Amino acid sequence: MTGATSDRILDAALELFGTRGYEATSLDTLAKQLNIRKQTVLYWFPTKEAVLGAVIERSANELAEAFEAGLEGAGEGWAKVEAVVRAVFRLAARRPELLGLVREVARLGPPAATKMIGVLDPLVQRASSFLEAEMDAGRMRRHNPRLLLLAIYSTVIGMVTEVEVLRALGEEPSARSLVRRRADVLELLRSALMTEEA
Amino acid sequence: MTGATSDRILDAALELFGTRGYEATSLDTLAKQLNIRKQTVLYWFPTKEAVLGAVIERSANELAEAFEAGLEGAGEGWAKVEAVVRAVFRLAARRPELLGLVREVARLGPPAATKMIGVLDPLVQRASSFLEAEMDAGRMRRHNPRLLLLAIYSTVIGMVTEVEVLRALGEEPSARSLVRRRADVLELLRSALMTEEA
DNA sequence: AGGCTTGTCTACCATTTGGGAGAGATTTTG
DNA sequence: CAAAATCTCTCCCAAATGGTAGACAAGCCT
Repeated sequence: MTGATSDRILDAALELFGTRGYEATSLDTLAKQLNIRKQTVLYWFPTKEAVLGAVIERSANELAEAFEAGLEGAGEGWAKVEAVVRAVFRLAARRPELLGLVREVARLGPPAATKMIGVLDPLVQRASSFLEAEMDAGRMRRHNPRLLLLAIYSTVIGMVTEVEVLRALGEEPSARSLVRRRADVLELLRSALMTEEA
Repeated sequence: MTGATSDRILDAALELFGTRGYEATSLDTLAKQLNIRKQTVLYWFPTKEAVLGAVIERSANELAEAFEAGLEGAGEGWAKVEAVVRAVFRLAARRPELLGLVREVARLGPPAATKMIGVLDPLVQRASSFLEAEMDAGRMRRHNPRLLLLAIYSTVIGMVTEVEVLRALGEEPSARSLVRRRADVLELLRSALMTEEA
């Protein structure tokens, strides 16, 4: 049964890095959470940075899979956008730490961010050219596709991870409210993106 | 000439907290940046947390002023939205650390976030009821005003602070590109918010 | 002048940090 | 079975962390 421990380490690290942050999480804290010693962590991963790297790689792949799965049977045009957004919200409900990690890694910058971007870049490219094609076909309003993507990214990540801002807006971060937020985001996106043709 | 040193401390702290992050900035780093000793920092502020608190208070007020200034001569309806977005982008160009701090504080959560929200809450309320009034008057599409605000917040903060994501999208974070981003955000917001009546 | 206040400093301190060295137990392999 | 590999541990460490205590100089007040 190889890898059981290192997997548990990555699970815990994902959660801690994604919620408290990377610098704010010490190897001792991480180890204590698993009832093992710090040196066991350092046996499986040579440095703390290596732990982060492994967490990023696993998470980025899981994210990519979730996206692909969301696109699986999805139709065309708006249905595709909706499918992706739904996939992300589903992920946010089941594994909120994953989205938290994305937020954290974007903040940390290189080399961590570079690694995650490397895995997710193909998806970004696909999304970008999808949007462009839709615009060319006149099915979506014309916008700068890259910045549109950033807007969608920021909004969705915000809806899912900005706990404090949400609270300030009087939105309790519960599962039920997440569903409502999803509906609102879709509605908002729809009116931002789609031309009139239902 | 009272306060000169403590002001310099807050300036440096704002920049460091807003870019590297709070935990990643030690009192020694902060002091070294100013060519003073750590103890001088601790003379002006009893703890590191107190430095953060003071930075937040000053920054939140500055933010609030910038908003107010943006609203000064602004007209009604869409012109008002545009004025606020322009004000934020102007701020992002002149004092990028300020927006960085907002992002960081939202991540840190209470008590830091609570403090910043406390100062900015009146503005949020005003914005929220403004949007609601516009919707009631049929000048804007009906959306959940709170989540609409969060979407705008996330998007603008993202456009301004998500350096790595921007880079991944092939957008170099320069002054010129910031102007272009502003134009794109406005265009995007306009089509998301406004009903057809231009 | 002489005492108080203000501001910056040096000298420490306890704790925590990420990590090194290697012992000891268990499992795998020849 | 013995040797080697695998895994987790204890013991240690140098550097960095936030913070305390108090020396020392400069200015202010009477």
